[in-house]
Amino acid sequence: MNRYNFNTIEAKWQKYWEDNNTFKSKRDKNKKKFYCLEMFPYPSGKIHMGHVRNYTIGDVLARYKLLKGFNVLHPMGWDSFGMPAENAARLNNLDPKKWTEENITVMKSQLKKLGLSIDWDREISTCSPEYYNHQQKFFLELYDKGLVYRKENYVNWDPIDQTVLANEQVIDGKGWRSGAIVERKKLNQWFFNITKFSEVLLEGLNELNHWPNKVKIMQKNWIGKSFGCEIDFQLENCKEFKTIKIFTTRPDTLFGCSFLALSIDHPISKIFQNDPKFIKFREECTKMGTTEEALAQAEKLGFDTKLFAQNPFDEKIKVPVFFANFVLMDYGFGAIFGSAGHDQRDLDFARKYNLKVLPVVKPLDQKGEFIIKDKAYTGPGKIYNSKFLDGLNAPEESVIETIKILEKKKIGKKKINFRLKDWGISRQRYWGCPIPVAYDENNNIVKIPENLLPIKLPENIDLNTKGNPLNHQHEWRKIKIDNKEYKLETDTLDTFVDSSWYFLRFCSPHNDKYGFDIDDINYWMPVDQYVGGVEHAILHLLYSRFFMQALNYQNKSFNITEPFKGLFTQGMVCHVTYKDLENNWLTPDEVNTDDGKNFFLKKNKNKSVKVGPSESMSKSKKNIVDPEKIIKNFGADSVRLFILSDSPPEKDVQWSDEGMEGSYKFLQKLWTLHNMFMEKINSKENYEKKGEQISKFTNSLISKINQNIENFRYNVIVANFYEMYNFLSKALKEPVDKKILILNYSKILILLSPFIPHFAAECLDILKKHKKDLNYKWPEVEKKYMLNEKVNLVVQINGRKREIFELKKDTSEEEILNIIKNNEKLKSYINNKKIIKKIFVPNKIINLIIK
RNA sequence: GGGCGAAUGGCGGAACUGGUAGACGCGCACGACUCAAAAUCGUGUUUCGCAAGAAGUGAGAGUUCGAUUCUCUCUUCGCCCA
Repeated sequence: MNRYNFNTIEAKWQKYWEDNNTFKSKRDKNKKKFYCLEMFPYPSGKIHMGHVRNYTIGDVLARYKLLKGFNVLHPMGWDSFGMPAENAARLNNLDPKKWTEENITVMKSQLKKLGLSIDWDREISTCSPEYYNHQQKFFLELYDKGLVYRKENYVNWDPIDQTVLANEQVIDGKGWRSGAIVERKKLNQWFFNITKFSEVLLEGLNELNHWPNKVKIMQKNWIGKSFGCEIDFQLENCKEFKTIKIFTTRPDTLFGCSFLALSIDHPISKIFQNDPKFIKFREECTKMGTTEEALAQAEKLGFDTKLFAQNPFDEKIKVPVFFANFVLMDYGFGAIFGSAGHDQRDLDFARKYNLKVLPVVKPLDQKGEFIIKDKAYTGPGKIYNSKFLDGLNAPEESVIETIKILEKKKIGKKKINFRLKDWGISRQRYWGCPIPVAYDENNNIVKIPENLLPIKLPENIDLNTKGNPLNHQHEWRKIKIDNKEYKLETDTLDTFVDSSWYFLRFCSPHNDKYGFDIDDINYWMPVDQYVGGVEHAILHLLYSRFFMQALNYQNKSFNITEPFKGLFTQGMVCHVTYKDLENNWLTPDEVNTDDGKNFFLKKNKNKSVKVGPSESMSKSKKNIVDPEKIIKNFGADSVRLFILSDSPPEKDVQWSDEGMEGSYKFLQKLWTLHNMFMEKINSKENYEKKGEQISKFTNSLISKINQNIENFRYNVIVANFYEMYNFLSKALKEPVDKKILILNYSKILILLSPFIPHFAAECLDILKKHKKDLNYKWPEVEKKYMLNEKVNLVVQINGRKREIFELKKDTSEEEILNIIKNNEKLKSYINNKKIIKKIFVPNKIINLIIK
């Protein structure tokens, strides 16, 4: 028996698909579209198993939709700006552009070997001027709409990389790449006004019915809408400032106010700018970074201003005013009041500085005196110790009532606050999209006129300079606008900007006038199914949603606001980790075992190896398996099958060599099965009308796969395929009608083709010789084969399964009771006992309760 | 600390709206083929028990004729936020 030669067959079909433009997509108003998109890769060098999983999941869906008759858009591109290129180039004295382009070439050929149904004519790369040209235009468009601005702002500064870090790039107060302790620095930065859309972005989540709930909750928390109010506190002993405006979500605890806490950047800090103690305090705060996490973990520190403020509800009550390290200038007004009894952080602070703690919310079940020790009470209760607020139900009623009173007394106002901050898009880096503005000698901003766009990055420059290499490109920075000389901006755009609209570009990748064509967008958008890692749950997905809002803003021809209708977040690919006795990480290739229990070095059997837990594949832990090698050894179809088979796609999957080999063997078995089919089909004998059970099986298989494929239950579908093999390898030993055989086999091959496309294409091609009118559409379930005339009926006695009968469908209760009465085994259970209750579910179960 | 989610054999995992728990795969065991091994094929594989049978889906309770599925409490783990 010949073996399945994946090498020649996979190459053959990949060439066929390419030569025939099989996956080229064209706008066609008469066809229903399906836009299937996977998160595009960063061209870091080679593809990894995570890519294989991501793109296989998407490809199954894209191929399935194609077979269902949809006009499928399934593009691929490169998120090709970013730090790694700059770092690699700096290290090896290369040009980032060249490094990136070489990686793209390698990775593209690797992706092609996976047999993905991608329309490569739509390939884009964000680092090409053809792409970022339009991004610069968008930037200016948003600038004109007032959605871009420049301001001085505190940033997370990485002193080693000499760059600004986003909050999520700061891990434990250190730069995610350099590991340097992050500093707080004031810099002029460009911002997108994402907060203008806080409410819209929050509301929009409600429409996203095909997004994982988890992701929606994450975005909701990130936007962080809080309902509260602003309150003015009168200052007592201060000449320069009369009042302090604070934001609070718990105005109802105002009588329990222990102190006011201000951000070190609060305007009042000017009074203390020459106070050495304050300067020292500010330095300490500056060191700890600006992340919320850093703030929460740091010890609560305060600086006593010796100023006092009056409680707005009772001016006789005076509270001290502190600067505190846990208050941020960009939250509310950079000032809060400390409600020590009912907020843990405030309580900790009050205890530390010996401030008065007055509880004002009493738990409902509390009898007698309520004492706060070292735990703040944040639960519901009744307001007390609060004069005219006493008796209100906290927090719902009391918050609303208090705001009403504050508004009436004109000392406060209802206010909604968002946690979301404007998106800082400036990066002090070379390898990014240049920001298309320039400055005159007085630092006034001018936009670059359209005829001078794109502002291209200079090439072949020295990257081994401190800070942003573009700062040293004096010639490049000179630009003449209307015969006047200006200096170009040297900040480049955050790479998240690149990925915030690439899904639009895929719709019109060759439009050189604008980033997209409106008719293309109206046809293809939104993305019907987006597939990617959950690590982009917040930023990339939120920024993309913002970008749609921003482009839509003041625009009447463009009505799609949510870019991704469906979202699927796949799990990671994991592998156990290995270490030698000196704690050096080892790659799986370096390790061997005889019994699966004891591991040792391949090179030296006497050196044993420690096996660690299974973790997400990463270069640093060396627990990686190279897809290229695996494809070479087992073929693309086998890898695709394995990566889908072992776990539900949304969960992490454990890489296992045995599993991989299992999938490879299964493909060989399917080939054997194929040969069995062909032998039968080619044989001279025929058995008219025999083999109806095959039709029944095929139809139930179609039905099962239909139920599973739209919910990404691909691992179950692979199991269904194994069942199919087990069934058919037996069924084919019986006499069958060739017509039935050919028809069913062709359907089965179509079912297989989204998963193992090369194999299925080859087999279909062979089968086609016997059936000229072979239907290449996804098969329909034929109801007549789904009508089961027999069912398994479970007999329970006192709720325990005792017997299963195979019965005609719709057998009546009486008939079944008769059968039970005559069944020896069941009789012995019922003997001498009374049936006090019967539960009968037709075609499923009968349960007899006896006593 | 808050939010979300998960827990099923030796392992990965199935089980539609509450109705046969453990599909399917891996691993393992035994057998066939072979001088032998690999490959392949066959049989078995939740636990206890020779068997009949009993127990059994992280722990404990509840609802129900019946709970992996619904409710409550707890434990452990994961992710996100703090």
